[in-house]
Amino acid sequence: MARPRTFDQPSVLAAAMDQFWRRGYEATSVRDLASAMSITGASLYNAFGDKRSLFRHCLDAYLDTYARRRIAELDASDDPIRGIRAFFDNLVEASLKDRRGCLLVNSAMEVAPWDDELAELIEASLREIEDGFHRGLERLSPEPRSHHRRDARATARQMLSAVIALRVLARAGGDGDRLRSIARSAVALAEDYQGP
Amino acid sequence: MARPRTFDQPSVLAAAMDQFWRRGYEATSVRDLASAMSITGASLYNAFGDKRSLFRHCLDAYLDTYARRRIAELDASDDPIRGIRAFFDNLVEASLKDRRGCLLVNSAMEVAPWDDELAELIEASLREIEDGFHRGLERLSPEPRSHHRRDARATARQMLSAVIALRVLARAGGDGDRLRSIARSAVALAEDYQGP
DNA sequence: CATGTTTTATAGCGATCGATCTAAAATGAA
DNA sequence: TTCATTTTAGATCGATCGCTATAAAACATG
Repeated sequence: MARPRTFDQPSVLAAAMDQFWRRGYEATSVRDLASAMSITGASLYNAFGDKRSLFRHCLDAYLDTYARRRIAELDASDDPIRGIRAFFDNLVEASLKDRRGCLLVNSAMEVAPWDDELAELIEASLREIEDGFHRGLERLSPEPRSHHRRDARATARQMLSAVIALRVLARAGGDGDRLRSIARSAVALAEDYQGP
Repeated sequence: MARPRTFDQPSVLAAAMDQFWRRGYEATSVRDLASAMSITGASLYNAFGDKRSLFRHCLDAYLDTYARRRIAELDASDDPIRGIRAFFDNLVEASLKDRRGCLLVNSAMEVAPWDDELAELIEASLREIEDGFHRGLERLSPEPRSHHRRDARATARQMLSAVIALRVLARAGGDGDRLRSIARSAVALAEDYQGP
């Protein structure tokens, strides 16, 4: 019917994601993107639309590849405490090895304030993370203990706070001590929630 | 001796700070800045140097005007718990009223990865906040209780995490419920540190 | 008032921005 | 093979980027 593409869509999308992830939206030019993707500007516009549309594709791919996969692993874990510990251990390890931070959090800062549609997607994704923690905590205490001060929603939000702070500090070059300390405290929140 | 300036340096600097604060470094053009400051581009370069230098002036002014002032209020508070509660109450109120977030946290995300000198300033400022919380916590327990699990440094870092997350979520448009919940948990950390 | 110095306003520098046009190259269907 | 369709490559669009050269305007000093 027509000439087929010579590039692999997922792999060039991964290259674009890496650029946005490292440099942010504004600081990444279409020429940077095309160069990193090893395609021409015309091919870029033909396959992905304009710059914002390409960014949207990248953010969607990021959420599927990274964020939702980690939440799914948390849900799949037999022991929620172990799952939460693995979540934060992996997060610290990844954050120290790779200083780009988290594309979702980066976008929450740079893109969300002036793009309502992406802001909704970002808010929903942050909510997915919070809810993932919440589900894990609920599995720890099937019976509500109303007399106690423990609050699954508030604890889940504290854990979301830890994730965000870890990602911000990692991108800003924070040292491993601080990152590990924050992660340890987040895990301790879940352990304390489970009970003494 | 020579022609004096027709503009007030602190007030035009505040106007520039507002631009960087709302839109970020890359998305703010020198023309945007000059327009917001109500001066010409030539005057801007003559008084503040290039764009990066102006940004540095803005960040310095921000730290003096906002960040350090809040830490000083914390130190000046007779009751550290009250001081910490006031700190977070003010932070939530300001974050809901003004969705720009925090110029320090914004810069930690956008600028620190590419500017080693500013990264050091940002890291030191985050450390000042953490240390401010740490001093408050230490005042709560002059005697070290080594047998207990309480850790002033780890708790201060949790509170710094809450500040960062509050600012990120506020900029991303998070709802007041979540922000207040995170602030309440941060204050509860200090109360729990003080003891039952 | 005349002089020296700095700030102002304007115009414009080369470079790069996001985006698009043209035309050649490459394919499947007829 | 011929044709219709799509993707390539390269050039280039007008707009804007950070920044600066130029010269008139505005002051303090002698």
